[in-house]
Amino acid sequence: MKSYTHSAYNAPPPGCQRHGIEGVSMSQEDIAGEDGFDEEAARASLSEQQRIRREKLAKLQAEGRDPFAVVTWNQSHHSAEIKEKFEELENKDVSVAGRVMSFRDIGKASFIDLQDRDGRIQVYLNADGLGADAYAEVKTWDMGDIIGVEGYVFKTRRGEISVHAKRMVLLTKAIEPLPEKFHGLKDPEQRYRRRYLDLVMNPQVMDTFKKRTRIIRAVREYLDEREYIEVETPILGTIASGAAARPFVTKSNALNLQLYLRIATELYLKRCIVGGMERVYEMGKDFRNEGIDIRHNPEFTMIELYQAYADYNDMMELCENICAHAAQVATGSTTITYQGTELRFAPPWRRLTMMDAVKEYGGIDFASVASDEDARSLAVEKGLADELKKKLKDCTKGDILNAAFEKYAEKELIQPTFIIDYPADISPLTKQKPGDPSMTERFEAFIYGREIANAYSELNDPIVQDDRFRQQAKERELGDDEAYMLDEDFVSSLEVGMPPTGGMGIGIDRLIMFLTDSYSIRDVILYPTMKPVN
RNA sequence: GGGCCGUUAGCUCAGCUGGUAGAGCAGCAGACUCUUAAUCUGCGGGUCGCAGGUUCGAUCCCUGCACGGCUCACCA
Repeated sequence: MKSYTHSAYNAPPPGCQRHGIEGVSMSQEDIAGEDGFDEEAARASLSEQQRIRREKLAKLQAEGRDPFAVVTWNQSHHSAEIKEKFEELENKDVSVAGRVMSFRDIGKASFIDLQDRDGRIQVYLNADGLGADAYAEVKTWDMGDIIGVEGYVFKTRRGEISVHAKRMVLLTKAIEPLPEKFHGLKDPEQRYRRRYLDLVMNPQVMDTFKKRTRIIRAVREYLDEREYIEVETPILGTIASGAAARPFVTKSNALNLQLYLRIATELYLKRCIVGGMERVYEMGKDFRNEGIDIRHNPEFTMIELYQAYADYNDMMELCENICAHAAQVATGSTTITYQGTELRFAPPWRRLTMMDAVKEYGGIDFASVASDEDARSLAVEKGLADELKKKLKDCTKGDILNAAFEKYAEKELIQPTFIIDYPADISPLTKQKPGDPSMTERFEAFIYGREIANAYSELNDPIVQDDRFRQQAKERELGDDEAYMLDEDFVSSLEVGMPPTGGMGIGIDRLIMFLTDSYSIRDVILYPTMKPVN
């Protein structure tokens, strides 16, 4: 036998040699040295509790009762259902399964808290119900083990709905002890790295991820009912465009080609509109090679949708309706509480222009700023220079308006609010406003000071689009490595003709954060990006 | 990337001007046939994140590193 661990998992029949070459004898040392395993060392590295559980398992296996050999269990009911339908089920037999979360021995009777998908159900067991041998056997099981229980439903003297066990089967042995039953698993690092333990120990976490699924389904249903077609577009491509962000770089061996992970789905979805799909959406992961914090994970879920013959006003309506619908589905109300603040999702949301927002929250009236020159003087006067991504001399009025918005207004937008009419300089894929080519038909939705959606009347003039891309190329040269990459094929598609179109992106993780009252984006992503331990 | 903080038993956490560690839960042994953070008695369990340094002596002081949390910058 090779190692303690292996022997405990899978004891070979006596006399069966699993390793070593026929006719060649190998000493224990050779075998241990060969693959770096040493039985004594392996045993010594285990905690007392790990060792005891492995020994219990080995004993079962030696007796031919390997719990890992069990294949199925008929689960007639879940915990929540038994509690909900108690009147109907009282004294009826049920069959449940789940993880042992708590053991309470009271002399010759015991209580087990069994946890399944929906919660916990108490199991009452004694020698009268199970037989003396079986009862003694169950007492050797451990917290964390997964078991099946058959018995009848009853209510204890204290009023706890329980299953009175007639038959119990060990379905899976946990050879690792669970975290502490009352405090649970608290260490954030362990919670994210070992999410399975987080899910087992913290019911709130299970609830959040169930809600996540419901929210995503609600958004899809909302769009499917309105005849949107759901599509899938490439994640790998030679151009990462459609947003201002730094991409992840990877490489195709077959093509001997540098590829990027997508940062947005925009340009492919608009090609679908060119192709005549009329209403299209994609919900999926985008990847942005940027900072990681409480609101940003390098891979995150975004929905982008495009609707032909519509504009950004239609997108505003759609945005508030989708969010309100999702809130209703997730929480039962369109008014939610996020980190102690009441947020009202019911439409209509407040709408104000970026310029009005800067006037209201920053006291600066950009309507009276005539030129880029004047704007730059204003930026110096108001100390906005630090907010700018480029050197001041390269900044336009639009850049400075946006900087002022981000500095003064953004954090004030607590209730859901649409900020409309963005500067053309920072919106290269957006149609200009009729009568004011410096501004575009674009909005961003803000909730709790955070951007949650971004939408426009899509630019469909191929010649203007080409110019805008070339302007972005210049921005790149000026040091903005987040400027949009030129996608010539996309421009070609516009030459074929894209109908007037409204488009929108909604940050799904952020929406879910609000609707589950989660402080960090890592609390709504099952496996957030983490550095490896070593 | 910068700043601040953290890393001690399986888990949650204490640990005093530096003298190689404690509690609760969990585990083991025992008592108890309606408990539910059950209770009661007893007993085990530690590479104090890693590597150096100072010191007679380091969980504690210093330096470096790793991982994490918060925060600022960037971003959605």
